[in-house]
Amino acid sequence: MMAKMRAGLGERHKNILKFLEKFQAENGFPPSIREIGENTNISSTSVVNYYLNQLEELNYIERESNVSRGIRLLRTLEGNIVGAAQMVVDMFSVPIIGRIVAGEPVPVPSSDFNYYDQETGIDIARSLLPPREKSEGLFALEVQGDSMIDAMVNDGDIVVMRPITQAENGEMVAVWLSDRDETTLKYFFQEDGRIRLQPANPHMKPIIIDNPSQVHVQGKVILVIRKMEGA
Amino acid sequence: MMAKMRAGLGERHKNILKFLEKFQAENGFPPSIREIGENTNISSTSVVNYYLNQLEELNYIERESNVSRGIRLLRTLEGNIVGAAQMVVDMFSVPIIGRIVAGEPVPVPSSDFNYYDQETGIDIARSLLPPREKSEGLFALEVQGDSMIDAMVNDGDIVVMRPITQAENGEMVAVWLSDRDETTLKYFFQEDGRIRLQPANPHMKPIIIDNPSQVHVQGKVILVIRKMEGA
DNA sequence: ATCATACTCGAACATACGTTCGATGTCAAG
DNA sequence: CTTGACATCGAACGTATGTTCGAGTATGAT
Repeated sequence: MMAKMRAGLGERHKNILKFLEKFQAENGFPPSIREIGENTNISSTSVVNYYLNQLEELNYIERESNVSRGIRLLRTLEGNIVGAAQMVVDMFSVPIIGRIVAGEPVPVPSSDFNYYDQETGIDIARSLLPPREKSEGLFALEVQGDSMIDAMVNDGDIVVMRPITQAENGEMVAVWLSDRDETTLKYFFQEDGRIRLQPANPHMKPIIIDNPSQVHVQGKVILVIRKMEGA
Repeated sequence: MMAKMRAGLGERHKNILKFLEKFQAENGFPPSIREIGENTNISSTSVVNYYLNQLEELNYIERESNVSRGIRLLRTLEGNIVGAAQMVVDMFSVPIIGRIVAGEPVPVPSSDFNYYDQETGIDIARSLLPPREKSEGLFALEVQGDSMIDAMVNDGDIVVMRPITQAENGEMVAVWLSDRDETTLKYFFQEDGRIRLQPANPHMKPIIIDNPSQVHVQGKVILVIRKMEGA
């Protein structure tokens, strides 16, 4: 029979934990005690209960008394931490609708909602957004070329933005400068009739534009993500 | 029978959907019918059931018959699509264990794993990582100061890294240069006995170091995330 | 041998929870 | 005024599910 390894997790602990993960992932809700038993070769509900209590003691799960399927996963077997307020709604997908290049205007999502093209999207944890930010309406662009380096944005970076046409001071925005035929990412400041576009790189000088009508705000940058492709 | 094409969602549909989201996020499992009722001012369980069935018809949720809390969220109110199977495992939390500053060595996670300190973490969708990358063992640092601008990394940025001591060519790594007492983020290249550290900014010159023993690789950069705090 | 501890079982119990149904109220269409 | 689809309610019902308990089997320490 099995040794009594009081230290660490026994085979049954692991099996249960693994099943909890799997079931939750497949169904979106936790399994019942009996379902756990059936899938881990434990015949008695009380034994499952027994191990569940231990797992709670060991901080792998949390349980809600007298609540069906009231099990909350805290960590996976490998120790990955499942955010306290977790899953489902805390992640969403933002469509990558195009590229952002210095020489072209920023593509903006067409007015009516197209759910199309699920392939090209990027998953974001909501916790990455500022608290107030709605996830609705966001879109993402892939940066092409190194013309945005003064915005600390590199070729291949992904910028997540919200379409707006009116910026507030201090926001980083994508603007189209009609006199230069140029798209750029800058911090936006409006000061006594003029517009100051401040590069993210503090060593660079701002652009001052006297005629506000030449500045077309395309969107507000919410997030910049750079994936490193390990060689 | 045909499903009735309602123009949209009524107030109660929305309330229920919103509560489903909230409850699931807070508890890790779906609410019971009665709990839904209590929180959306619906006194009868049958009415809740009534709306739940409609929401299923409209493909907002899925239900499991005769299963307590057997509700699966398919889309949120905003239409965000919740991955059918996934969650839990498709998102994980990386602990932010410190700052990265030019003048100090990079803090590396202590040998034994400390799980605690749930407060300071950052949630990452696994899809953001390179396919092979394990999520285990990763840690994150917050960049302090603008000394990393030549790595296209700014004050406040968050870098997600994997602790390594041996880099491969082309990887972006955090290195401690013992001769300069300086931490820096660079692309790593080893070429005939020398080490070339290439800034991300293509306009900047590389650093060539003849004595490899002065280069202490601390970790490999996996991801850089910049949250824009909208003014 | 004796005892304590860890583990296992099955059964009984109480209730949390999904389901069903009859009754009532609205309101626009016929 | 009916009629019928929609919305709402409360109550009753059956069962899915968590909880408890008494008892049995190991294994190691005393």
